[in-house]
Amino acid sequence: MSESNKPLNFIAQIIQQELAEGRCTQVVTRFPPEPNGYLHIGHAKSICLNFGLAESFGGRCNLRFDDTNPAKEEKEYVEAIKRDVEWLGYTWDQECYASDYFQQLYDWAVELIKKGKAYVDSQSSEEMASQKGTPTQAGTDSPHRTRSVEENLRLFEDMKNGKYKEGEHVLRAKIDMASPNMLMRDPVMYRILHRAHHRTNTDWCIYPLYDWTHGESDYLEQVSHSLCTLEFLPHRELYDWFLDQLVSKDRLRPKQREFARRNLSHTLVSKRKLLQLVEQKVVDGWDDPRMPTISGMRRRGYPPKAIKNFADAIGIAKRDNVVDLSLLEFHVREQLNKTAPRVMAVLSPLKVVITNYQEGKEEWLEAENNPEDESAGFRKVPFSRELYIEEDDFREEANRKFFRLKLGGEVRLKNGYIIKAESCTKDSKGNVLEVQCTYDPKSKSGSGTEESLRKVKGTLHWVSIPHAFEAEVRLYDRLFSDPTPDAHKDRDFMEFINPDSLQKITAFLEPGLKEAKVGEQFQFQRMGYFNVDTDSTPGNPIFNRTVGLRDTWAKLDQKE
RNA sequence: UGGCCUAUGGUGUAAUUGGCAACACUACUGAUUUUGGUUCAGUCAUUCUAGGUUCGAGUCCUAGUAGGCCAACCA
Repeated sequence: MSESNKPLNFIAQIIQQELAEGRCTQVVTRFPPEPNGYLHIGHAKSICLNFGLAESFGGRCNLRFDDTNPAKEEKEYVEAIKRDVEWLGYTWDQECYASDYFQQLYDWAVELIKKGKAYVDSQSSEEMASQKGTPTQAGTDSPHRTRSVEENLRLFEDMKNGKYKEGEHVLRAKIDMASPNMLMRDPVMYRILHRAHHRTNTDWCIYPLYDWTHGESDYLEQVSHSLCTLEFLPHRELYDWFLDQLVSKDRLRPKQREFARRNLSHTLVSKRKLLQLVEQKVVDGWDDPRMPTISGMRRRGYPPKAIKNFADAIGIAKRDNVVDLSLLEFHVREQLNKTAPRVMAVLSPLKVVITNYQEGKEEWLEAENNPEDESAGFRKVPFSRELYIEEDDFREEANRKFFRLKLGGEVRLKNGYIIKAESCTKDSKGNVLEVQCTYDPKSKSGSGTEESLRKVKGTLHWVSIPHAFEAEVRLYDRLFSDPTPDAHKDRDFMEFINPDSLQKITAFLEPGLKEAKVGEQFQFQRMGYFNVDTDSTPGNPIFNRTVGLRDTWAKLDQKE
């Protein structure tokens, strides 16, 4: 691969070293989502990391659903997650479910009880919390901590057999109520939950908790490197303690490694807050193109390769970070620039009449589909006496920096002729309604004449009015105006919602676009990249702005 | 206040493990351009602070400072 000489991130370095030292012979990773919601850009990073690492070391990566909480999980999410991972272009080795290990986990728990390493506690969660102590103060032992093995076994079995109500008992690991690590103060391993599970239905009424599931699942799947975000770092001690109780020396012992979660500017990723946006109809649903969900980015038109390259570019480390959205947008443009056919679309029309162009005449001009890709070929676009150009592309008068059309000035119509603005008509408020131009018949693009080779500073896109095709275009912008909308202590993230994050307009497009199919992507020249939204119907495409083009003029203009 | 983690341009990561601080994005110049796009060339750093070790420190030592994480029968 061309990336072989790229410096390794710290996790890849660890893997390389452990491979060399023989701790493991093959790299096995896993992507372990809980099926309780939709995947977002943060998950995408984790997917790229886990699958990417396995790929580059010739190993494999499992997709594992961490489904130990039936109160929150649904099959619908399992399907959505699989769709998103596939869309990113990854193929998992095994499709696993923590729920497949419930029996094994139960058996191991019984063993722990027999070894005196776990006990049934019968206090309320409030009582247990009050005994937990604080980070600076040791906890106190539960009165049930000294129950006999026999009593614990009987109670645990009765828990499993549904003899108790929720909250009556829990199974706890017997570790150390004075540990400086709060997680080691006799953590709960099982709770009673009389709930149907999306896969095991009512087979179980006790469910294992995260800590008593994750490492064990890793062990059962013989995962060599269990990667997670930094907030799980304190869990590592417990992860190892549980494994200590059950690993056999001849099998691979998984290791947990932590990396810092990536924060993307101008967005947030908290499930609760995203849900709020959906419920309060700030957005159109979980796959709204403004959402940071994978399904939202897909609908927005972000290519999977762009997301992968982005994930790769931001790297991996252990410090707090906020990655600028513009880096993601750069990778989106980088992909689309190579692949998206160029077309002409006028988003905000201004009528131009070419007074010396014969009335009723039409010409079909040759237009290049993609200057970045010769194999993309050419197409024909209709030209006539009456055209639309972009409102912003005309000013009655302007300084030298304005390369576009102004009275007495010349400009080239892309793929067409050089025109000169002679006059304009305005309404009573002074708004320009129409621009009258003359054209140079000899300046036709590609004709090879001296006039056609003449340089004019500006080139405008345009659409022939009689041929134009009207379509709905949705102009999306960032959802939040603040780089870190949910990092303000005294201000709610809802205050930072960008009121202009969506603008629906009717645009005028070259006629060929009428046949555009859902998912197809285009560059509207000088405007941005657009894709056909899933709301479209045949013959009535709706276009989403995926991302604008870099616009140095907009910046220049703003400074004035 | 206990334990743990972290600190390198505006942003995100590198630095052959003690040897000229590099890459990408952003921003700004300029060139090219029938997209103010693309492409090309260039500009932007007292490596958190203060001491110390060393011929030599982003890297090692000491003391600070700042930020983050940890007390769910969530994951």
